[in-house]
Amino acid sequence: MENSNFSEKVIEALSIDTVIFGFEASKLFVLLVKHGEGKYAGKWALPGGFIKYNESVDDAAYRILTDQTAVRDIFLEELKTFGEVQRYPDSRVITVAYYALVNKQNFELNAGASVSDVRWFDIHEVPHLLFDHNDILSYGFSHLKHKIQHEPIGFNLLPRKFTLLQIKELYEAILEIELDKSNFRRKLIKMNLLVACNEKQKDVAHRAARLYRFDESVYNNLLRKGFVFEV
Amino acid sequence: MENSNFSEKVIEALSIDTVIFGFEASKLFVLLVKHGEGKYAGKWALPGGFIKYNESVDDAAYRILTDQTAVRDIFLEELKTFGEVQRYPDSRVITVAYYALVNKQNFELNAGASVSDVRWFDIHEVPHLLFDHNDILSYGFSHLKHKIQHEPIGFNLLPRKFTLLQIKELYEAILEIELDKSNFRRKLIKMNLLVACNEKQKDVAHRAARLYRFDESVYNNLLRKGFVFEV
DNA sequence: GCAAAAGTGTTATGGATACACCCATGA
DNA sequence: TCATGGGTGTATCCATAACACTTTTGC
Repeated sequence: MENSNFSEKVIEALSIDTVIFGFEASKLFVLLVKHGEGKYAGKWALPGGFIKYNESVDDAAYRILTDQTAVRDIFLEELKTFGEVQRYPDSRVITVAYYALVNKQNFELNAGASVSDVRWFDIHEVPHLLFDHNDILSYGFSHLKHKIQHEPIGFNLLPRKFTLLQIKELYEAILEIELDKSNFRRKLIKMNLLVACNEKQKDVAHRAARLYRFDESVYNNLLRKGFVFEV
Repeated sequence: MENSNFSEKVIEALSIDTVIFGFEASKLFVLLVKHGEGKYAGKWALPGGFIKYNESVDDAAYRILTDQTAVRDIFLEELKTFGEVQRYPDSRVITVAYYALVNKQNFELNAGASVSDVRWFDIHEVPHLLFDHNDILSYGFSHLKHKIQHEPIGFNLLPRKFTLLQIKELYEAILEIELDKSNFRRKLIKMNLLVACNEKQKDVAHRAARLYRFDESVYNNLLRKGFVFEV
């Protein structure tokens, strides 16, 4: 029993929770799971679980998220570690929170391991969550507001090809402010960060907008020249 | 033995390491300890240790730092959690790294618990450290470079009263760039963040400069009005 | 008087802001 | 032809950067 099961043994005092943001129709969403087993069955929470001895903390975060929600192949980044003594009522558990930004439409959700439901919630309509998960989510939202202004991470929330107005609406939803259309356009265009696709919107009841995409290699080139993304 | 010792029991899979930055004579330093016991005796490392069951992770960071170095009453902030499987060779240990900025002259160092030496090292003359501590330090230095430009945390590295030139030299040391004297002066003055003391430098072989201090409440007032610190 | 740092002034440039306006398209 | 959003033009203002200059002090 010993060595053979070592790889499945988890570190009991340490868990992972993930804050996954999505965006659609000018609104920001967060991914939540409903516990399907144990004393917390029926309660909503952030996707999360325990770390195995033979996987890195980063790897555990991906595994847990995919197992519970079917969301996969995204970029997860550490948010913060939450270590208050009483944060988990049953025993001493410290949690490492991760966050990610995804394009909501790309994922087919599926309630997996010990989860009875998975759903996107409007960021302004989140129910009471288990443990300190509402605090973790708030922290993640603040972090996102800050980070989106200094790094071009917002594009992960959009389809691969998007219009300038979509980006503007994304920033307005996250920062909870209003932006000037023409000034915002110009600022983005002048960065030389976005690549114009030779394509326009289709089936819209107004003049079709040009589509752009974010290109990682263009960004890296700019970075090498000392470019600093600022909105 | 059981309940009575519960409070002293540590979480084995989780440790803490601290990156403490100091500043003096236009140079940036980091605080290191030499292990005094066990198989790593004689090796330099970041101050660090294990978390007890009845203390928060934040509290553990303060306790460990003070026990090992005598540095106390400072503001520690989480840096990042390092969770690679092989980062600690003897067993699986995930570490939560913290960092802080202090005024080097304010502290009398003292090698405490299981430590044979404590010393400030010039950031550019750091020896090979135990485990992944050089990586943690590098990460901390990058983080500091970034953060110091968006939040007024650099003042923690200076004496309570300081000159504008001292701040300039602090930024030059951390960012590893050169700044224009008069433009930097003007920028800081125009923020209305610094409080001018009615006092000047003494015993200097040149015109004595006016002394300023950073006032937390002034900063909070500015924040409420929408002020954003940017250097 | 000289060295060294304090502190002021000036000008060119370019980005930020506000807002008026025209364009293209489907209903 | 109207509503909707796409997209351009422009005048004002203000921050930045480069750099020349004057002031104060100890030696």
